Amino acid sequence: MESAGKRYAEVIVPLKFCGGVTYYYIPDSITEELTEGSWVVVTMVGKRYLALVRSLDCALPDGLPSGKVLPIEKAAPLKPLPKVQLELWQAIADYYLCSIGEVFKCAYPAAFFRQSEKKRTQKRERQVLPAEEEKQLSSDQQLALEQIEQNFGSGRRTVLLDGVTSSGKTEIYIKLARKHLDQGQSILYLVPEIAMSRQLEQRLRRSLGDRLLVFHSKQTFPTRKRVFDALTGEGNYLILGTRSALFLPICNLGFIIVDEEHDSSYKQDDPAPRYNGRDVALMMAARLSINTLLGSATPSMESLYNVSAGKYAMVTLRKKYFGAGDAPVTIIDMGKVYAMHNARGSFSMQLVNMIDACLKGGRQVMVFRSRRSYSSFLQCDSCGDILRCPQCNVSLTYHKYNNSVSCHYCGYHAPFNPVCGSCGKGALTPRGAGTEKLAEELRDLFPEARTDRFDLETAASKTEEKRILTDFESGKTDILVGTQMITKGFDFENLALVAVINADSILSLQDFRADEKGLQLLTQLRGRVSRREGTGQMVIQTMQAGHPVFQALVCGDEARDTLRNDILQQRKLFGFPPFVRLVRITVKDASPDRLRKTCALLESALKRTEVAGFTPATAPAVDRIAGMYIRIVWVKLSRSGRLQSQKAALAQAIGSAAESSPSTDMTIDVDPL
DNA sequence: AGCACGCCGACT
DNA sequence: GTCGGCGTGCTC
Repeated sequence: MESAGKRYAEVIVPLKFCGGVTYYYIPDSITEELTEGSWVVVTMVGKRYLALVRSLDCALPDGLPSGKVLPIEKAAPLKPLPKVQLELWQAIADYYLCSIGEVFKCAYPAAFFRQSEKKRTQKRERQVLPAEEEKQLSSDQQLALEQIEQNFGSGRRTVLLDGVTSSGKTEIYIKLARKHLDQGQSILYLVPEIAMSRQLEQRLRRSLGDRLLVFHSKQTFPTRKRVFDALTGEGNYLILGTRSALFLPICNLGFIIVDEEHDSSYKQDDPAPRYNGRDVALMMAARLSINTLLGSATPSMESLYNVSAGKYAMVTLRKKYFGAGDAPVTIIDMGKVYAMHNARGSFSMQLVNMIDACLKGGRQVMVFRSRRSYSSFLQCDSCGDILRCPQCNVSLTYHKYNNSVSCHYCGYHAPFNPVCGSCGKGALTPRGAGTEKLAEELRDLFPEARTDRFDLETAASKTEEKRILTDFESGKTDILVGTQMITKGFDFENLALVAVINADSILSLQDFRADEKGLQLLTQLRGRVSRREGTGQMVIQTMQAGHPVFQALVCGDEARDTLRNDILQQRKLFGFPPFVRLVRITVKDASPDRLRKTCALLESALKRTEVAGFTPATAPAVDRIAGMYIRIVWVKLSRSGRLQSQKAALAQAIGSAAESSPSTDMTIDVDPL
């Protein structure tokens, strides 16, 4: 009887059901309180969810009888989400081929709003750390700042700041941010991983005091909620955060900084939305017609392409702030070294001597290896069999410190049994030195030096992680061996030498981006050395001494620019990003038979769509993880075509294949890294 | 995504 | 004869 007069609301819930979009009717009692973007409490199968009103007074979709529609329980006492956020979420869902419900869940996980158990004891007054005099910019920095502002002033909305490590990009960011703050606007300052750069936080705190808000996914939910609350009040802030900060309800955003724009941590791998924080920042900026500054010492090919295509302006900062040049790089040809028996274990004598000289001079050394553990595989000395993970198609690694074997993919681990399980005769021998082995070798080579190790294993606990870093910072440790974790954002003044062991493994990735990533990694590593003293150096041990990536490091800016161009030309020639758009479809199933069938189904569905091309389902390098068999289908979308219609067609094809094989797991990754 | 319902194998 | 495995179906 009353259904004729009912008003319905389209509501976004953090569920996969119906793509997260459902319908409720609006009880008369709260009809005044609701607008688009209002937070509401709704019930779904007896469970209550905090949800968002996307639109009011909408018609119910076909197939949803009004009798099934429940009421919105109540309006939640939160300020409505800015309209631009809802639009951005939809744009993310469209671009990354996921549902808006998934975006919502990612932006505001259920725990975000859960009331914390204990009331916080009296809000601690933050000590405001007197506002520090801002540093005087060097003439190079001043020039870069002027160029950036000139570009923004002339309507160029995105500027790529290509500035070498420790050239002082941060001061430029602060100057620009300060200007917007003074105009009453907020600034979003994105970094790939905040946990790594407490130094940056301290610096910004000194200069901005309580106008700085920090937001990242390693904070507790109550802490994040306080940032959320601050933003719904009056006032404007600089928000320093990781990609998830893009979803905050910032109402007067005036400028976005994306630092280390090339960094792969901007990309969310799993779960959906598999978005790139840098690219979403640009989507956001476009929507708000505000400027974005992308900063990096090693810009991504995508950004360099956008510069050459005239979409971005580029400003370069080639001089280091303290005047030091880039640390010189020495390439050691390990082929020759081994031929001349001129090595001690994993280290060439040349490197041993260099390390020795450093230590004698009271300086510190960092040794990089892209693989943790003691040995990357165990091989039988009788039958040659390699010990494999029972659940994955990978070899097991050996860890000497606890005499165990483990799988780095599924987490399987077991005590080490040195007898070969295959022939029962031979002994399993550790092969392929990882960080643990390197640390052991270094302790033997330099018994009087203190050697420590920094990787996922040793830094498992937060306290251990901190201890290792403080010890190295304070000089308690002389040599630090580590994985990728040592490449980021640390500033060790006494570090004089960075050595890369088995650099080949960095470039042998099965990835068309291997050279780009390798150059980035090595450049970042080089930036760790002696930022002030100007006496540091880098050593690369490799079997491919002539490789263009290593040569580019040795030969300086011009060689590096040539390499960048060469990489771009190759990408163009072979049809890789940034010249085409890639979509990766990952298909997983516990049954290889069912997997094959689903892949065939997917391929025939793709054949019927208008995408530029796709590869047949192929096995990735590791084609079985945790008992699940894996296949990959690569789809190429042409840049010229109407991207959105190509994607819609693609989504439909994938959706139909997924629907007819519900027990197969299928994930879509747009612009994978 | 959850959660309930429901139909076949290993235990008391 | 019961407990529990997870396949299938439903939620506005």
